Amino acid sequence: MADLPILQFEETIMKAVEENTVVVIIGETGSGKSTQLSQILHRRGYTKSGIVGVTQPRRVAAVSVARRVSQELGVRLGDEVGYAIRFEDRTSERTRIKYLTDGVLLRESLSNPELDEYSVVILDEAHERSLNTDILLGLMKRLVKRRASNFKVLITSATLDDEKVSQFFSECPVVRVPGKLFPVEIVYSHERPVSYLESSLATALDIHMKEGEGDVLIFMTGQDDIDKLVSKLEDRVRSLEEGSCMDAIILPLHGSLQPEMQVRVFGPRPPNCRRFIVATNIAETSLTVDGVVYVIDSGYVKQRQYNPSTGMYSLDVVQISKVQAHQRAGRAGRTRPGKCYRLYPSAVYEDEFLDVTIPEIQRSSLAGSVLYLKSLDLPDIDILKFDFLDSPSPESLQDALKQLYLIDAIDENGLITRIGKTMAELPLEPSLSRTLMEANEHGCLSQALTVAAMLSAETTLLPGRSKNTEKKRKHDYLDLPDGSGWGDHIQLLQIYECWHQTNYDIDWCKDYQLQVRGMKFVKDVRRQLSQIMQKIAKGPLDVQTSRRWKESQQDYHNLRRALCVGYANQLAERMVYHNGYRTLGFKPQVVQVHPSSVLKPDDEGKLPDYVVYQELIATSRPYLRTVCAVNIAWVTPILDKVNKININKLSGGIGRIEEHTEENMSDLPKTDNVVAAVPDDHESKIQAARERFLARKGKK
DNA sequence: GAGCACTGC
Repeated sequence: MADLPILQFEETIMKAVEENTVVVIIGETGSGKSTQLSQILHRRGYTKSGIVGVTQPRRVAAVSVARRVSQELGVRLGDEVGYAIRFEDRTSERTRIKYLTDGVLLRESLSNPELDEYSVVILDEAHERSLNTDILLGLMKRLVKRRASNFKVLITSATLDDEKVSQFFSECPVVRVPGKLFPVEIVYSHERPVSYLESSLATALDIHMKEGEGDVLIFMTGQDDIDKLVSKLEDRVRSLEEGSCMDAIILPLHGSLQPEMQVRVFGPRPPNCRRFIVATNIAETSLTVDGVVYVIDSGYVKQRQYNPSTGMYSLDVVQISKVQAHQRAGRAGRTRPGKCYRLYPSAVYEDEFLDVTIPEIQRSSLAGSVLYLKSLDLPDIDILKFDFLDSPSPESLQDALKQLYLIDAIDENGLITRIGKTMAELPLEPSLSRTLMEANEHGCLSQALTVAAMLSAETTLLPGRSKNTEKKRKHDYLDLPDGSGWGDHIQLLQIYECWHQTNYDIDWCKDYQLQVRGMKFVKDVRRQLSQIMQKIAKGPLDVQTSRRWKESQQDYHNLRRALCVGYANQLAERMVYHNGYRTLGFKPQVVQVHPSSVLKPDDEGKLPDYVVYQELIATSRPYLRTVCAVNIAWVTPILDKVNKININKLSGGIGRIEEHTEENMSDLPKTDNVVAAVPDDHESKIQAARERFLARKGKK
């Protein structure tokens, strides 16, 4: 601890903090910023007037850093040093240093917008630019003006991005702290690879034959490629084994792996052995593998992005940014000098890579964030003019306003309604919050709570793809409830009610190949949502889980109607002659129900005329994922409302944009309007690169 | 009849 670089900069940092309200700290990996900044401030008396809060983008980081700081200070975790993450608040009245996820701090500022109890807020890992961090950056900018006398903000960022952050906070000072990384030699390819999978394989084998001890970390874009490379490596390494003096272990590493499998990567390595870890970008930030000396960087990442004109998400393989390339290379220099093999020429890196990753706020639907900001009810806040470090496009903001209007969260003038105010209290996306409120009015809250909780964890519930699981399963999927013909939301409800009937039996989950961790998470979420609903709704509520879905032939009429009200912005109408659907409310898209849906055609071979959907996502084709049949009688009033939308009025009469031309109606994400309004060399370079990227996408 | 990168309240 004593040799952490940041401690040599204590005086510099404290001078900057004393003379300024906001300070940017640039600290590379190993500088000790996450554990030491809070302790320095503590030593210098900043915890006397309030709490020093440190935000982290991830839960595990908040917990592990808090634990280490409490050890270093020799106090019990939860006393002077504590943490707060969802479902777990380990703080007390004595807590002076508090680690928390940025999502938790946003929740706190909902009930206490001035954040009175904090004397300092440190936004750690701000360069990752998570949606929540970006919202917090905007809120902090406003807050430091109001609480200038007794409030400090520290922001940690990466080297390539610090000037912009400093400019955002009125040219606040930047303190640079060196990291403790070892030098990493960068090796570029001479030309672009024909197949980055084959290039990764060749490079990995080359390292194994020619280089000294040390593990190899290979960045791939997805599970399919990981599996392919793992099996190819196993074949090839075995045939090489006689020529090599080292054994090889090949390990996949991605988010869909059970945590127990992920842990294998972190165990002790057998002697005279080299591990190949084939990973997604989970290994970029979330997980750190010790012993890595060689990194193979394909230069690509799979990224999710949102198109506000169609309401559609897509998952695309895109080039990484320079910041990401730097981060990946850094993974090779943690324990000793390393090497990073970039499977692309240096000219490609220089000319094509964006300097920084496009922030999440420019790649997501903003309905939830806009509702959150509106609910803060700050007198001087105007959403379309909210001061973001990087503004979302006007289209994206207007899309959010339109969605919120359709579900009654804001009125026709863009002002938050009482319904909207209550919705914002719920840690759910607006569609589900609205569904809960409607369900509460119509006596089906307990069912809606279950659906909302199941959807909060849906991706981690169903079994991961694996060839061996088929045989082990005692029951077929047919034994699981099937949604009684109404669709996936109803199926999720029925599954949970079955589990409830078994008194939450873990073995039942295992028999049905439902992920135990996921189901437990659902139970936690459901409990949390019930508590919040009981607090914010007046009078007693029925939140008990029903035990008898099987005995009654119910049609879930009220629940489906509540879903229709909540998902008024995610409606689709079946085409007349086939089972394709046309989305309503957005620029119409022809889409299919995802094959994984339980919704099946009736005796006449037809799907329901109208459905609401949880997600519209383009993978190989555009699909509706997680759908529920609804009645036309519920849809008609919504369509009337859609037709009457006056976006100009919704935006408060400002930020009006010109009518769309044919050209503007393309399917490509539009993120450049705001950027174009701020002529600036750095920005225009980003925009140019983005346009190249979009042009490439357009071709395929 | 196809498949999903990663987080978080």
